[in-house]
Amino acid sequence: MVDVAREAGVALRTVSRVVNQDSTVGPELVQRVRTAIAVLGYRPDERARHLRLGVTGTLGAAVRQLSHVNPVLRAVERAARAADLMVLAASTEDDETLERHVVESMCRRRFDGIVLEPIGDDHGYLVPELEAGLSLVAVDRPVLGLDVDCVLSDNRSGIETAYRHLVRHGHDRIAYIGDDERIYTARERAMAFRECVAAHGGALGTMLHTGQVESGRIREAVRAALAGPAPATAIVTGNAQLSVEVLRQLGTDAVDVALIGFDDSELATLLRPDLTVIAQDTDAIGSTAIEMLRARIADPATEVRKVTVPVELIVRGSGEVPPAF
Amino acid sequence: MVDVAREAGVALRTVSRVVNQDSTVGPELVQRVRTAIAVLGYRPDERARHLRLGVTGTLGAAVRQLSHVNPVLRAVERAARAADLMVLAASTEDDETLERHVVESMCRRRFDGIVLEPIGDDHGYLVPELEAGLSLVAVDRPVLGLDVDCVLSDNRSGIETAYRHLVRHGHDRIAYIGDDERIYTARERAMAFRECVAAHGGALGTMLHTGQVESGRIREAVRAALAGPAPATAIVTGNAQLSVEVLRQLGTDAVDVALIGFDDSELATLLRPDLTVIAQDTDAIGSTAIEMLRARIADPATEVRKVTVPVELIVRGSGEVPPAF
DNA sequence: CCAAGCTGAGATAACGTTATCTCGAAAGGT
DNA sequence: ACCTTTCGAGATAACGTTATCTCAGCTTGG
Repeated sequence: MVDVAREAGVALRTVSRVVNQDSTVGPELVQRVRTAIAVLGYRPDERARHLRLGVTGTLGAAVRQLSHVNPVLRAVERAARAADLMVLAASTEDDETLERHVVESMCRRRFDGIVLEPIGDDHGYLVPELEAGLSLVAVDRPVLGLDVDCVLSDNRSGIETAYRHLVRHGHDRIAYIGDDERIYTARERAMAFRECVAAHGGALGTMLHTGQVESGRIREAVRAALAGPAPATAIVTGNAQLSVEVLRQLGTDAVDVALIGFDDSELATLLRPDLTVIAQDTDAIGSTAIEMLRARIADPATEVRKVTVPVELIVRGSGEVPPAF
Repeated sequence: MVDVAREAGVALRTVSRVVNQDSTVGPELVQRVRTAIAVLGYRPDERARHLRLGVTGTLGAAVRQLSHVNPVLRAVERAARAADLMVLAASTEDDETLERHVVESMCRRRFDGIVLEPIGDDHGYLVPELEAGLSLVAVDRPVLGLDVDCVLSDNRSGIETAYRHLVRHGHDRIAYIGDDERIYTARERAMAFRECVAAHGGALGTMLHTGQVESGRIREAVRAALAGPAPATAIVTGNAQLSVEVLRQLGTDAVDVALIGFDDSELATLLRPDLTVIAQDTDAIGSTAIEMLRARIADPATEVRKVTVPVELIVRGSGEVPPAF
């Protein structure tokens, strides 16, 4: 910049004015500075700019896996772009250590705010950051033990809706195959399922299977649910990946068992019959997250909000299969 | 930092030394500084650090869609992490204007290097950045018209392999359904297919369909390929999304037509028969990209390299269906 | 004709780091 | 006892911006 000023024969400050389109610079000087910039190939340095300004115009997104389907992240990017904020994202790989590493990096880079899909139960490392003024919003899962803005799906009512839907279609023995209950959403959904069974006066028996998503385990779970004298006539799956795995295990039996999957996905309409799902409102989650983050950045004293976004049952056929006796 | 120095009763430089674990600080002072840091809640500011240091230890990744399956991006993150570099990613949404916006933002932020999935044919905006010392590596597609490092899959031999495989299984009338040929990879694959047909002395006729991925178009393409007096007995699809769409359109006929898809995907083994695919070596692409980027950052004068990574035929059943006459 | 206001542009001081240089004191060798 | 080395720690000057203050040169109104 100092070179540009010398080349154009103006003061440093004037170059800055031209770069920032300040109107108080005469047209002749603007031209001189412009050509000097072109001649010298000057590129402004945002690091210095952000340092001086205090803000970076950047939001961080720390998500499980960048390279996985994540409609919430897409909505977050869109909403941020509409607000003229840049989103820079990194993966946490569902690893607590890596999450901490990523979030702390973003803090040290003084991102204006962070959208986080939190992992695990211990987020103590966030306390000093929050005290130092970090604006943070958790999506999909809450930050346990800390009073932090968050946007969640209504997992429980999703499960209840699915359960009621199956009951209404005549099912009585409904199984649930879910993810590891150490994960918040998996825990919520499994608990909701237990309550549904209890409310209908049923016994769980072999009707609930949770744990890591792994082919062998899913195979056993499906087999257990469908075996015995009182086999399940319907299955609810805990997330999109599990729907796929369960379908894989069901094979050609898929048409005889009613199935409702948690999470909509592209392949829901690939199968016969098409998959009935509990769909999350990912656009609402993403845009709400950005809206809340912006509010907190604008005024760090804003009251903490915990928003629950409704889910929707999408009827496509697999959930309307009648019970086979 | 200056407050920490005052609190601890030491010089500014000494705080810096403690933060950077410089060994030339006495244990007593280290302790004093540590407690001062804790008391004041001091958080180091990477913006200033990077400004002073010159480098940022950060790579940018500008990809089509963060929130889509992208195994190359995952490999890029892994490889960068192994080299102690942080990757921050943003979506270009397959939009040239947005790509430019994203890349220029990363340049102004002085990222040490950028991994780019380039869009379109005009990357003139990159010229001044490259002259100013930007380290860039293109993945999946080349930067047309510019001499820039890139890592590509061997699209042509992938198509050739698929074609030969089908011929070897007795197929004679093989159709290709591909993506919009304005996209580099789609163009390469379609051209390779045309050459395969020519080399086998066949006529294209209704055997090649390219264009945007859209259900109606795919339906027409599938119908056209399978209609007439000499219908196709085998189909090659141009990418994973097209494999899904084509399968959706084939419906229950899927078992009668041989099918080889470009790109492996999770659902390849969900179907009956499992999908035979041309798989890209995404791990190799990602780690090679990082390796090349690191080499260029270390020495900007490194000769430009264009690497082509082999693809692999994975036989699963759908590509071995014999022709139906 | 002069004080007051406006306008365009320069000088200077931050923003929060780290590299370089300097210096005093302690330690070691002849 | 004196010179040299080593070591710990401070002062100062960058890195590349922008905000604030200043000032010269015009208008403009009474």
